[in-house]
Amino acid sequence: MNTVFKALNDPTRREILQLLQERDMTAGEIVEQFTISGPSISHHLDLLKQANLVIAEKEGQYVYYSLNTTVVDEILKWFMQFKPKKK
Amino acid sequence: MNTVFKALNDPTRREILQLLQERDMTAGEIVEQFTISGPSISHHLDLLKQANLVIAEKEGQYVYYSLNTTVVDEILKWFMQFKPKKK
DNA sequence: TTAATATTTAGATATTTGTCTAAATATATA
DNA sequence: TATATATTTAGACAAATATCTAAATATTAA
Repeated sequence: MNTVFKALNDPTRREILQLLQERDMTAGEIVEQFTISGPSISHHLDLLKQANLVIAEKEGQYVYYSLNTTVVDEILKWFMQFKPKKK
Repeated sequence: MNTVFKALNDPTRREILQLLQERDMTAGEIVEQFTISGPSISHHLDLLKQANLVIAEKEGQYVYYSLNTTVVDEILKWFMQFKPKKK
């Protein structure tokens, strides 16, 4: 959970997740969506990868990033503990 | 969402939320559950308050903290956007 | 093989964050 | 009123973080 919350605690990284929710993208395509440098985005992608929120797959000289939706369920489960008990 | 994720990005603060899920507690009672100093806990409580995750109510010389569960729904909704679309 | 393109790694730097102690504030009690 | 208790505020400091530029690595194309 620690790496997940760390990864989510940045607006750029949350935007990246939202982009990938639409479609898979290469690192370069993601960089184009922002004004910050390539290396910075690369670092953000690394943190998202560490948190298992995204998956990276190399295809030739490109690296395709996609959302790893299975982790979302874990997060949802974590938050459900705070939903007030029924009745 | 920014303040929420900031607040959640710390193990102590997440533990505080879990404690408050059990029952409301005074600042002092919360401090007792940890080895870190009172002022540090007070700071954590402030961040949780800023994120609307907890509510503080003064009663005499004590301050009672309780979970604000309404925000949980907002967070859950935010995460639902990443659930893969049906079909 | 050489040059171009895509991406990551390394290292530097300014900002943010978590923690502490000391002091301030507020309330209750003797 | 003076003292004790509960909590927060202020200020300092070390560690973590987001960003940058320059360099390294990998792949494709000429």
